[in-house]
Amino acid sequence: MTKTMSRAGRPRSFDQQVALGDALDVFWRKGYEATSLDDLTEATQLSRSSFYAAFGSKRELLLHAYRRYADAFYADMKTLADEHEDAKAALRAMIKALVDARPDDRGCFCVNAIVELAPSDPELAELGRAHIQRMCALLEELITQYGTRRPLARAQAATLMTLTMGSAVFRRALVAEDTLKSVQKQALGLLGLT
Amino acid sequence: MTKTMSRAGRPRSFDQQVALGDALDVFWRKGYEATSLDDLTEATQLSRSSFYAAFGSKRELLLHAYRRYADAFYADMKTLADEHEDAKAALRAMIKALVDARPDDRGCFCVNAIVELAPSDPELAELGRAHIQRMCALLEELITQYGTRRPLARAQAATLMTLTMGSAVFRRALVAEDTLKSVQKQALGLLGLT
DNA sequence: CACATTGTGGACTGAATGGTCCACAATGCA
DNA sequence: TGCATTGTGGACCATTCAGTCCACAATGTG
Repeated sequence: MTKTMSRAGRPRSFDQQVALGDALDVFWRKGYEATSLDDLTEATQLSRSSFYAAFGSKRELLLHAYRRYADAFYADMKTLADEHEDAKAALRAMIKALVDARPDDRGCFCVNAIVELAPSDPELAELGRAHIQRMCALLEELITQYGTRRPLARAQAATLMTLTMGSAVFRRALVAEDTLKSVQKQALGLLGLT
Repeated sequence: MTKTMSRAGRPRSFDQQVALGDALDVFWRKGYEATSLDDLTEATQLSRSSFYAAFGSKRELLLHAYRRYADAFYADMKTLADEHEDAKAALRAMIKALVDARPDDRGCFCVNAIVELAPSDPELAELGRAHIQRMCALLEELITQYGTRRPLARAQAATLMTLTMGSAVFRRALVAEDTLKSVQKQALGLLGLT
């Protein structure tokens, strides 16, 4: 159909992945609605035309950003799981990573996006559920690896995920860091990891 | 300073509390930024002038709504606590109420507001922390009433609160209801309430 | 060098935003 | 009844919004 020969044209003056990262950062801090196109073009250093050529629209960009964040998050956890031989050690490391995080008010990008947009954007809601489910599955698998039976492991994984998202809300409100630490300890106790 | 005599004037044609409730409902469903003044005047049936006379501004209205919701929430939990002689029974009822809720995508108004606005509105963030703290204190007190020692009770209360807020995120994304049920069971187990 | 092709700056647009203002309505009191 | 006072409808305002458009820039190819 399309001509395949003779492509040329002016080269891009920016790295799309870098720009996506910059945009993600703005959405993460300010939320979707509160982020204006001027915010985005300033953060990415793109002109409006380049911006729309690269990302289509504000909403599409958010979906790109969501996928990018969620995939990176999952990949990090999977790496953490693979690095440890012992499933218990892996879970300890993951709980530490999940609940620790940076003590700023950014929280978790997924949580922020879901809370702000899920009811009005079914596509994003679906991405959210998919991410939650795959995280739960990863946790569940790990938990079974040291003898916990399937239905209990599933419940524990869901609980761990719930704690993670709740902690993200706590962090968004800058609740005292000690509180998060004690929740973390309780999470370890719940799984029988002393 | 001000004249105290002779007040009269046209009477209000609406109930401020009802209007506040209607506005709260819109904020709850759509979030703050996505709610326009037209949305609010339509939901409350107020003209713009009455709206501003009654509530000052969109942001002030949100703060009113937040206080109203948080106070009602706390009052409900306290009632639930007082109704039961047995602290364990009270906690069981509270966990049921906290995690059950309606199976729609509204989530928890406090969680929604904190996640969307806390970083950009320190006053609301403070309201959020205060609400969390008083809820935790209530839970902690109940937990100590059947013999759990103070530092542990505090950690358990914080964990319960974290689970509650995480569940609200789950609900916002319409995660399967069974998942919430199993999290609820885990919460009971955590407190040793079989 | 000429041309096709792709990228870019920034002016521009119509719609929607939160908020103001004022003429008029409805009350109590003298 | 007339006046002071408070409430209300809705026109109006400046600003900001997401998105479009086009003249021009920068490349590869012939």
